[in-house]
Amino acid sequence: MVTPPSRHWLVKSEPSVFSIDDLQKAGRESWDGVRNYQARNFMLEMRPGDLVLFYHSNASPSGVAGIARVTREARPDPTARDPESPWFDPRASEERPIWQMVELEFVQKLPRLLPLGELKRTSGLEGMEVNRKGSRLSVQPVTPEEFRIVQDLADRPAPKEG
DNA sequence: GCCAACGTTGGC
DNA sequence: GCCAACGTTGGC
Repeated sequence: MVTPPSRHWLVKSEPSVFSIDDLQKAGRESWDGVRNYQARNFMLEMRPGDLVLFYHSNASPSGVAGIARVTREARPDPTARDPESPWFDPRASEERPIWQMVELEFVQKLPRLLPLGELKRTSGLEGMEVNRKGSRLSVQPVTPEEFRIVQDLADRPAPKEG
């Protein structure tokens, strides 16, 4: 399948580990520790300037919390070759680093967190990977239209239950 | 904390 | 190459 170059993405992070507030404080952050081939391959497609939805997973509620921007393209993830790192991978070498990381910078915290349940109920977002049951992909492409819809949603008050 | 869904590993 | 077992992710 041929996919057109994407310039919009979604990354997941557990806020108890690293939240949008942490990214704001840090300003920029190396997105290391990704240990999934599909996620790595998407990071290889990332380019500086690409916009990223910052998703809080394993949270209450989980959902899109903010926006980030890619500031550096993929390069070898040094934590893969650091025996002290929780993400150490003994198979990684200088010639064959296996794992990659990008760098992200804080852009904004959304006016309100957009819960997963609301994303699922929003027309136009049916195709989003994060909406699929059992989806575990931590780096995923998002279409420009989906990105825009999510941004617009955050500017509106939360819909009433029902 | 539970557990379904998933990706990876390894025996065969 | 198949697939069961395992460890992990992530919604709830």
